[in-house]
Amino acid sequence: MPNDALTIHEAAETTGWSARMLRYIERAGLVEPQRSPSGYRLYGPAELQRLRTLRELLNAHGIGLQEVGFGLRLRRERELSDAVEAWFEAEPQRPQHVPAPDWLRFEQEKHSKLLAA
Amino acid sequence: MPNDALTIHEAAETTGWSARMLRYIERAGLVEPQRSPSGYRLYGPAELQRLRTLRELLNAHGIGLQEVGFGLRLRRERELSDAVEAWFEAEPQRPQHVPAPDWLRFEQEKHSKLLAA
DNA sequence: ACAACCTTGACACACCCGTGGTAAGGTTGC
DNA sequence: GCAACCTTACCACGGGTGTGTCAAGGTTGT
Repeated sequence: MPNDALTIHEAAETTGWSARMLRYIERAGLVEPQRSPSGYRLYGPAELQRLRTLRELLNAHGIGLQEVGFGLRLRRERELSDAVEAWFEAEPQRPQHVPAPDWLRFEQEKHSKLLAA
Repeated sequence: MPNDALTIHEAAETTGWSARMLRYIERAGLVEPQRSPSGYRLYGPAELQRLRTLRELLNAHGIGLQEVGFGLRLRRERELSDAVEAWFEAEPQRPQHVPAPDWLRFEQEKHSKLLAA
């Protein structure tokens, strides 16, 4: 068993995630640890750091794993990012006053509720 | 009442969305029609085209309104897109074989279920 | 003034997300 | 060989998403 790699429960303890969530995060393609010959997950220093910064990323901007997963798709599927970009590019660009960005709260309030718990 | 602008039910009929969904899409900040002096939504040609291409965007890539809404946040909140980008940039870049992108199906299958209905 | 629109707000419902748990079975260390 | 890990695969459950519908009230055209 390699020395500088932690098992899932050890990694869970030092990162603050639960073992359950580490498997979920892996399934979402966000942090994929290597495996031992028998299939055990092995979290190295790089993965541990990534898990900690992931937690900060979510908290700092009120987003969820799903959003980061979508960011991953955007960066790996050129066709998708082009299509999304093209749709926004065609935005009516109405130079309206835009008094207060109300839709911002709409996108964020769901996660702020989660954080409150 | 302006001539080249449709009311919400007319817009719904020509775009295939329901009136309910047009309000929902507006709340998400994706297509925001102008308003008549009395508060009625007025959908011009630009908004109608945007609604149609939005439908295509969702169907073509198996994404939802939430994902497009996140794309909107990414393009409007520089701090957010920088943070997400930075997180991905630190990716372990393990030049592993990567046989088949299995996580791709994970992100898409939820929406493909929706499409099947 | 009345019918036929529009508005916001609320209730409802199925399904997905984030999370925990548990069961059945393979690995590892002593 | 047994305790203590690990694996995948399920069930559960509160809250969010995407959608419909309904109520109460304002606008508009005739």
